Amino acid sequence: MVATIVDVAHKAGVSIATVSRVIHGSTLVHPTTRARVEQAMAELGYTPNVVARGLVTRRTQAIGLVITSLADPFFPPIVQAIEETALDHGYSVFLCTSSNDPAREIAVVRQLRERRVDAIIVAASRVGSLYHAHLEDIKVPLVLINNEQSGAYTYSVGTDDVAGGRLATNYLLALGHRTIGYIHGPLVKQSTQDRYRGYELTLGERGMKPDPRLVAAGDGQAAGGQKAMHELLQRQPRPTAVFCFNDATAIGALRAVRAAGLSVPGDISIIGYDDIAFAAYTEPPLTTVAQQTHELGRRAMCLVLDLLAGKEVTSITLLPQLIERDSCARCTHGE
Amino acid sequence: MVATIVDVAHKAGVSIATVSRVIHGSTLVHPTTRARVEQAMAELGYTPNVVARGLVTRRTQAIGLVITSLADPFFPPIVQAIEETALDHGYSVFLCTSSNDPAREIAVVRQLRERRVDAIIVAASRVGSLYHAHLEDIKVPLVLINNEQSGAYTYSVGTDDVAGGRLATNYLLALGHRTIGYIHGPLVKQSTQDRYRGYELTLGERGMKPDPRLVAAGDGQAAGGQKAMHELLQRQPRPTAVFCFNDATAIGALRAVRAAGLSVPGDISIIGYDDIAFAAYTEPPLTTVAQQTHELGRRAMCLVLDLLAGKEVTSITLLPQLIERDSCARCTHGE
DNA sequence: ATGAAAGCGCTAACAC
DNA sequence: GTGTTAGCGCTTTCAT
Repeated sequence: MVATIVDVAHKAGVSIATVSRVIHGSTLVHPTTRARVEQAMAELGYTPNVVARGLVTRRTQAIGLVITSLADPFFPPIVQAIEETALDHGYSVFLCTSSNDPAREIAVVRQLRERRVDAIIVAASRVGSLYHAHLEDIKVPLVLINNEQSGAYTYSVGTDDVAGGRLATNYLLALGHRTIGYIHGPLVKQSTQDRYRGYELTLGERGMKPDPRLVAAGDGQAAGGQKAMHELLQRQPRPTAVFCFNDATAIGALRAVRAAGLSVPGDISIIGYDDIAFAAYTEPPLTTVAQQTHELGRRAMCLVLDLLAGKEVTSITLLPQLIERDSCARCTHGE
Repeated sequence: MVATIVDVAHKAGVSIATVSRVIHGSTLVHPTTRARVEQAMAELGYTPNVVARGLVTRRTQAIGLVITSLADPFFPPIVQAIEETALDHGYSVFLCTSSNDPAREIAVVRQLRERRVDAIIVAASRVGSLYHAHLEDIKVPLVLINNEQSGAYTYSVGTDDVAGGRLATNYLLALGHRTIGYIHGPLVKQSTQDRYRGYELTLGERGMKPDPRLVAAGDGQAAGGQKAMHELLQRQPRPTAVFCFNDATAIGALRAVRAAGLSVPGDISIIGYDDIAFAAYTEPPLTTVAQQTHELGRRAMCLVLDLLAGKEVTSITLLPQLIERDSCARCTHGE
């Protein structure tokens, strides 16, 4: 049997209230008594039961973190950052994956409600609103990552994807490219629309506009990127550079270009988005628009902490950054 | 304020015991009463408080999962599988990352103790024993993944790495290679020793033995693999094939070969280990020894479930499997 | 500086 | 079938 506060109190010859006080470092306890209690705790190998504590304080010191899937390389750094920050502040995190499966999403929400988590962070862009609706009555703070839903109890931290789209497009433009394609991610995602919007806006500033023949549909994964690039390669005009929704898409695109016997960046430049861990190891290493993933997670958790501390907080937007590697080169085709 | 069992009882005009019975689907409650209670729960938006429940049942229905880091692509699939299996059985998982930092490891153990998790799964190969020692007095089942520590309260599930080493070596041998190198992972890991052992044993069966000049030290990451391969390339004899501790190492090796102006698999064959998600997308796609990562996680969680159900269980060893892609070819150098 | 006592929301005997 | 009641381990007034 695990030792309880009563055991400690008994052994130290004090009341449980006193033990509780030393646990919390209260100053109004005699040094001698404190020492006695601490020794008793040590001898008993006592560890406070935070479950019991949570029952009375109505704070579980735990948060729920729901993501779509850890298989998407974009999430691990975020999860890691959240966990680190949480641990540093005495919070634990329940990890939940929804797999974009409605049944699981429901199960996850129920689970988190039952556990009375102090807050929830959702990094599964599809439906932050679902969580919001299901959690409204329980009034737990909800922080969304890369999914701007607004409303009471909802805050978010995300990347400025329009700026990201601009960054990529401007870079390609500066390299002399004028026939620039875009491969979309899942169209339901706000992020692919925003990145496209940045591309469109930047082109517009040069008096150009997206050519539908240069835009293809991907799925946010390598397979979709490969297929989309394959299509783009047979279109007229053929793009000299392609901006991909994300790195996975770019990796697929890289493969399609190779399959066509063409080279990157010799024949065609490719730029990705996210800067996942593997981006530095593709062939050629992928030039990409980096999201500050670790920071995204850290800030989300900090937001939660502030919210829980009753502070005023506002949603946060982080700026993406261009990472130059070797998949883009100056355009050599005459204009 | 969130509704409690008392509110429901009050609203339905029954005692809390009856409400508790319908929550648990007890049969000895009148259909009419049940309906009334269920309606009250629905109207109140009532959700049982599992924290309170855990206090009395002494089962939190939560487990702790500790891994070194999510940055290592080997872990995500395992974590995902554990989470899925846990959710399916009504368990929640606290994710903890240790980052191989002793201070954090201590913090993690303390946190898990305080939370009174029902069991702990450790997938951070370095020191399962640490957890064991720190958790001994609390008597919580400990399941290790890919780390064979034995002793009371300790069970494990892992991959037969000696078999994996054999698989890789036999494959290379069958391709006609006779000058086969090995790039180690962190030497403190049992897994790199085991994989090497499989390599050694298989060579031995052909009357051969590892040539120290063909063995280099890596660090389990791309950087180390690149450096190691770079060294190997200038050794005499130069290997015609190299077995790498893991895929990350192989990816680095791939890069070193390219940097030397050589080709894979034309000049040198490379085989990895793990079959991480990215292995299919390297250039060329990586031939590798796959670990059943998802299964590793699922089985670990099942072991926990069985343990908690009081069943007899034994440790589990899974067999690796060869995944042929394009980084290995028949040896063309005369013997 | 310390103790007594009232819960937190729930389960599980035990009565009826 | 349903209700009463005694805790689970802890925090937190309120006394002293």
